[in-house]
Amino acid sequence: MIAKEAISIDKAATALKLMGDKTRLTMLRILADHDCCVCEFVEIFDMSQPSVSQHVRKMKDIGMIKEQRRGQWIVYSLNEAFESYDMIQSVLHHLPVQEHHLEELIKKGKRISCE
Amino acid sequence: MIAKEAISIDKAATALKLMGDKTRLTMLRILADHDCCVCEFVEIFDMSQPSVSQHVRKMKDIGMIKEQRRGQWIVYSLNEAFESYDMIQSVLHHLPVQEHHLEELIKKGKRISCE
DNA sequence: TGCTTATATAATTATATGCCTATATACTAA
DNA sequence: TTAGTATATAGGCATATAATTATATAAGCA
Repeated sequence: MIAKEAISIDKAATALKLMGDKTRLTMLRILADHDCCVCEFVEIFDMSQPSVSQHVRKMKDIGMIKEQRRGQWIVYSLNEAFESYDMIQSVLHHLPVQEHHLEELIKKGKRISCE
Repeated sequence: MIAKEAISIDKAATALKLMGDKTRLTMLRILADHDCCVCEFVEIFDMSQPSVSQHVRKMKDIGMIKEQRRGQWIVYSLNEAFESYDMIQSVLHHLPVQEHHLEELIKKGKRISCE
């Protein structure tokens, strides 16, 4: 740790557990670069809307991501105020960018959020 | 990522899932500074020996930690050759040191491994 | 050899997880 | 208000997880 407070093992474990799922980890890696709404994740993961919603909810419940309603859509983004934010970022920086998912989304005309 | 290969989302998720357990995460934080054997973890976590063994086994199975027999004991340590080693290290550096567990162990005369 | 200690494995049980379908809620626009 | 789209929630089911107890394996030593 360089010039930062260590977070508790408990809080870190809670965050890491959520990150230990392939779908959520990919969502987080995408959110590191782009805000997204649920319907975009549904497209990307080819998964039912309730399944996506539940993944998103778990991350929102512990404060890992935050939501912002934009008209009909609810746009999700990483929560920089989350206590484990720095740890999450350092993990995400070890992972490959997921731009192909965004490009695919745009190609299909399904991209919603604008940043 | 600075001058390193990104690891796959899949492999990262597998590692993070194991790290998402409080007991294993604490073990890893300890192993970041000290090699340990199973019987030391049993002391530290006040948990049955088979439970400790199973946690250790899961981490060993994916290559996250490695073992080395030393007489009667099997000493475990972080595996620097593990593909997600750098990611793991950056996570562990966000966590508080666990020296108190080692000190407690020494105080009880239960410290085994010597480094 | 036989006893002790350390560790691993097997079987069981309770709980957690992740997916689905069905349904409810909330906003937009006609 | 009514229809359409986006999202959330509830309930069910199959699988995964983490703990336990009982037992097996392996090394050290008398």
